[in-house]
Amino acid sequence: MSSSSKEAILAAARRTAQAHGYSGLNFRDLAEEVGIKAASIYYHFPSKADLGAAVVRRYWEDTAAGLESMLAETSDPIRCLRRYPDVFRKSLEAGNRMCLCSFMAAEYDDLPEAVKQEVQAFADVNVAWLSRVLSAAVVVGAEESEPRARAIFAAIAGAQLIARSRSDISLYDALIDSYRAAGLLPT
Amino acid sequence: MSSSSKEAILAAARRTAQAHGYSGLNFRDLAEEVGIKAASIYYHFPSKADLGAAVVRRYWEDTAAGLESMLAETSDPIRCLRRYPDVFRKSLEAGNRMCLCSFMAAEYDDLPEAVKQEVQAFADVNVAWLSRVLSAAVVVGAEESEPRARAIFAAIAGAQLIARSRSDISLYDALIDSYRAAGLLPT
DNA sequence: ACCTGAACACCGTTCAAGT
DNA sequence: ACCTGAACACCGTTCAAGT
Repeated sequence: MSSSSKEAILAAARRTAQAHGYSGLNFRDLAEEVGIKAASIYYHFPSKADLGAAVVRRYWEDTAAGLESMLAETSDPIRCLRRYPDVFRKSLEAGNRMCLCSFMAAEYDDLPEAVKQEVQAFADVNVAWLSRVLSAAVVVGAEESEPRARAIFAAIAGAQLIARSRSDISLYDALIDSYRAAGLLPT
Repeated sequence: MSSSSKEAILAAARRTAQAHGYSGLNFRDLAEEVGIKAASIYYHFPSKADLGAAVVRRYWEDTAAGLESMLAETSDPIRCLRRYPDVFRKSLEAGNRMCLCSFMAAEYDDLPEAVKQEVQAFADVNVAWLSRVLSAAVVVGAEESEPRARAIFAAIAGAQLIARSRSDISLYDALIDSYRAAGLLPT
């Protein structure tokens, strides 16, 4: 089995970054949560940039796996599109947290290069999945599925951001409903 | 005329916060940009929270004034709705910056109460203006204009966030086009 | 009225050194 | 292999002192 300290650090860092961003990640608090000293984290991750990149990589890997299993459960693409907003809703449910990569999109100027690349990978995973499902559902024409996928991804990220700023999950639900009513998402 | 240092501090703080957020604001760098010492800022603003609240208040006041003058220039509400995304585009044009309040929406957990309130006021200003213009344009039914206003605001904030994370204004334009194609915004 | 030097307490980060 | 003490650089804030 893998190092439990390393896994514990990754999990704690992810939770913290979803609430306070990359800049809000600090080794003292992180270490205390895990039960070691701040300097010990550097044994597992050579720098904050490495930790950040590892956290985001794990994050999009988990997201990709979750999306794949959703598709495996329900082969109906329209059903998958209806359930997609739940992925972002879960972060709000977990202590009004955000998508890690939305927070880091805001922090982009201050992100190490390795972290930036993982943040882009997260977006790519989501857009590729949405694009595939949109094609299968024949919601839009073939060459419109990727632009539409990007629009859905961006709009949902925005809905989560705004709902977070009011600590109001019902606002998130209302925004998703409005997207459906407007025709951005299938009803 | 008003204190030029105070105004210079407000302007510099706004630019910095649009690129690095509230947590990225620091009095030493800010002072250097203005040409005074960090301690001098405290003469004008009793604390960082006060500075932050003043910056955001000024920001939404300027935004509100800009939106009003747009409406005064063009009484055509559809034309106003077409031009609204330009407001957010301008931040990206200015060094890939973000809407101050989108960044602070992400930072919400770490914001002083006074700053939180100003961030909400910014959203309120935008939603109220959009709602008014949507009503005038008869784009949606009367009781749908506020939910739709919120949806447009959230979706555009999301488009800006995603475009920033790629430093790609053309992606922002493409997202707005997709929103129009999907029916979220009038074409 | 407006600004500054110097200091304080604190925190993120690093690294040589421990076992 | 895994962890830590101690140090460094930095930051928000204060305050007595300057003009």
